[in-house]
Amino acid sequence: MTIGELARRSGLTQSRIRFYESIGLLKTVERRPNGYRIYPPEAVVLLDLIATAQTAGFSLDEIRALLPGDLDHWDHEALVGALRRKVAEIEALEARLRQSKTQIMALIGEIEARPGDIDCAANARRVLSRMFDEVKKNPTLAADDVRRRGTAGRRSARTG
Amino acid sequence: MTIGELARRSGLTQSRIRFYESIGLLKTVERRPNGYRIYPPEAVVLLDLIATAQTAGFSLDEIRALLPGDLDHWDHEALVGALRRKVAEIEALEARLRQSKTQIMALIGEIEARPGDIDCAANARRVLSRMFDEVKKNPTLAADDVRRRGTAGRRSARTG
DNA sequence: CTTGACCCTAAAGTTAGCTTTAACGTTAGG
DNA sequence: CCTAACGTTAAAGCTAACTTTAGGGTCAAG
Repeated sequence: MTIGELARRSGLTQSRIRFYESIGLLKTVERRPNGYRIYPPEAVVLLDLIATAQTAGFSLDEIRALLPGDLDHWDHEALVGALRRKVAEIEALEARLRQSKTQIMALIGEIEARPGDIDCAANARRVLSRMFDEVKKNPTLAADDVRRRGTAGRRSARTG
Repeated sequence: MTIGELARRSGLTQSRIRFYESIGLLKTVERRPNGYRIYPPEAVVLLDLIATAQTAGFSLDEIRALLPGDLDHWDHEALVGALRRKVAEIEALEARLRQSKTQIMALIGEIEARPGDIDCAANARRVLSRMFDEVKKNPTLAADDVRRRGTAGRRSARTG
């Protein structure tokens, strides 16, 4: 099948498929005499697999390291090891998110539990000082993870 | 104080402080006749605050939108609203991570629960097909979040 | 008067994972 | 023969949050 058809069937863009080939994630495919790429049906499975692995949190580098040349011959050891490490990573991230959440909620509490009068400046200082106290007890927070990600991933565009 | 001293006291690099000024996150500060920036002591608090907010998952754009011109005069409404939205974001991310984790663990189970004989190819196909079944029931996974983040953030370098 | 520690700016580089652009060849249909 | 829809490439652009580089001024000590 052509790259356009593969794109349609896999849900990935053509540019993305070519990009994967360019970084060596996909091996170079056969060409028709005119230069057009021709893909075997298994390519759909492979692309689905890659997309799925990404969804599970694997980088393209990690995926490349785990993908066997032949889809039927996996390195079970390496694969299961990588999966376990990924679970551990996710758990670490979960812990950090719990921390962040707890602290933000505590901060909301601080702000809302201000004295009845509107002593804004004093309240600000009080809240700030408590914030730093809390955070400095716990310098190993999430950060980069909560940020950046517009709720929808980049997995959306489809060229024709 | 000079930018070098501010850097030392806040734990941020000089380049980062200048960068924050360049994007309008910090307002332009006073200069000595020779062009050197001079910062008031409160600058340390402000930078700590920014770093803390980042740690909690706020982007620089979000922080800029929330920071009052005067540290003593916050827009409580906007601030609490943003904090609540951030908590919601974190919870959404937590849900997706739980999903990913569950699926990876299921996958590990699939791989390890293969028939006693070493029918590798058949097992591969079986595992792959189950994977796609699971994932396609649930197309709204994490992904971009688990990935990219080398366990330690970029918050580490210190220039002199 | 030189050395070293400090400061300045503008611009380019980094990372990941793509997309977009530009410029061009191919193919099927009317 | 023209047009629309496909395919090709290399290279540049995008995002966020910085860092690095290049080139140059300032300042205190010895």
